[in-house]
Amino acid sequence: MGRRADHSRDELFEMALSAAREIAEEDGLGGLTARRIAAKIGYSAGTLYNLFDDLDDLIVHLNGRTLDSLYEALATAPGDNDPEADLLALAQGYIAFTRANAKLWNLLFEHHRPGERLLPDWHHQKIGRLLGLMDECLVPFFGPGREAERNHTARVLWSSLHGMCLLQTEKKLILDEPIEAMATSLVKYYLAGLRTSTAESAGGKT
Amino acid sequence: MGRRADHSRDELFEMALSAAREIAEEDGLGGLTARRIAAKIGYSAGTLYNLFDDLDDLIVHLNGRTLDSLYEALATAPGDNDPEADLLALAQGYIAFTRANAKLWNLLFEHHRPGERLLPDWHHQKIGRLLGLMDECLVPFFGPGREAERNHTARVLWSSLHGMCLLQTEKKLILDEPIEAMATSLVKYYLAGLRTSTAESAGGKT
DNA sequence: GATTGATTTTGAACAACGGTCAATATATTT
DNA sequence: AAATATATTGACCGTTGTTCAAAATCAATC
Repeated sequence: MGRRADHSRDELFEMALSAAREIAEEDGLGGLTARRIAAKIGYSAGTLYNLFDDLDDLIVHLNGRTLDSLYEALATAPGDNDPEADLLALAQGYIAFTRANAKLWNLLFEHHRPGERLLPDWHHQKIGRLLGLMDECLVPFFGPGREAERNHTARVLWSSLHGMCLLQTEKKLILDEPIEAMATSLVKYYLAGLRTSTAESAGGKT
Repeated sequence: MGRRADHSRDELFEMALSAAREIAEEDGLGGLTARRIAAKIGYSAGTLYNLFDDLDDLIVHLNGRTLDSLYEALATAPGDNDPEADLLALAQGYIAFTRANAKLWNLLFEHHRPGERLLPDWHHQKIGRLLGLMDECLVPFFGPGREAERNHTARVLWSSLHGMCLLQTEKKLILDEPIEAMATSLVKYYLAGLRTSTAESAGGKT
């Protein structure tokens, strides 16, 4: 067979990612084979290899799309300048996304590039952008000049929330309690502890 | 070739797990192939299949050993009946283990059984035993009759700690801060928030 | 010691995998 | 119309997990 004019290169790129997404939503990482993706878009496996470096590259791109979806789902939330309320809403939104897109979200962490290869920069930026959402919520909590503490708090909360969602979807730890309640508890009491500490160091013995 | 008398069935079982552990420590999940494990113990691949159901089963057993190691590493810690100090020590011990055994610990979560198969009961029990260590630290914090709150707190802390370690070893989120500090912050302020809330509901307006 | 029966062990075989590439068929330019 | 560039493929390679009949050995019996 030779050249076709059915689809442009960009169209093929999107078609492949779309097919891969549908397969991943059904069967997870295990179902994502080159031949199956290719068959789903009506091309042969070889065609995928002049769109992507290899199958890992395709999956990294698919994961990028998932991160974009997650960002869109969370960035549209209102935010009323109350750190605790905003963080709670963000956490619930994050949990809701991982529930609604369990297989795709799992793929973000189930997939590992062989041989210690690092992820591309744009991938880390997409994650950083998500972390930034949490950071923004904390702006009113920490005044100016306390950016380091704010970033630290965002990272702690983000990592913790991440752990809850992972243990949930991977079913590695039996949690007989909905993670929504756990996340609420985390945000509420961790912030309360921070407030106490801040108040003490400000109003107490300096 | 036929039957040999070199090793008993139990010896072979241990040899296979030991070989698999060494391979996993070097090359992670990707290096764990049936033929490679078999070659390392001087047998053919087929022999592994009358020791284990399949390769997934072998890895689940290997993961069980890793959970045992982790438990031994954490259970030997002293514990001086001060919840915050004990929890901090436990968290640091956990982090130290994941650092020292990064590849093996990763295998616990990198590996997924195909087709929604659940993990065996004994596996969940090994995890529950670890969670129990955290629970025990909290006994003095919550008095009797507050077991539900205690379990809840242990789960929140465990999940959160888990998330930090995962993001660290998987390098999915660039953390420009050692997770030891993040874990310390988590334990310290989350507990402080709990204390405040408890004190308020006890001493304040009922 | 010889014979029988139960167990291990193996190498060959299978289907499916990721990935490569020369051959080919079409699009595009000259 | 001829020449050139590009996209697509099917055959192919090595490797994977897994199965299984054949063969070799151990254990028990006569």
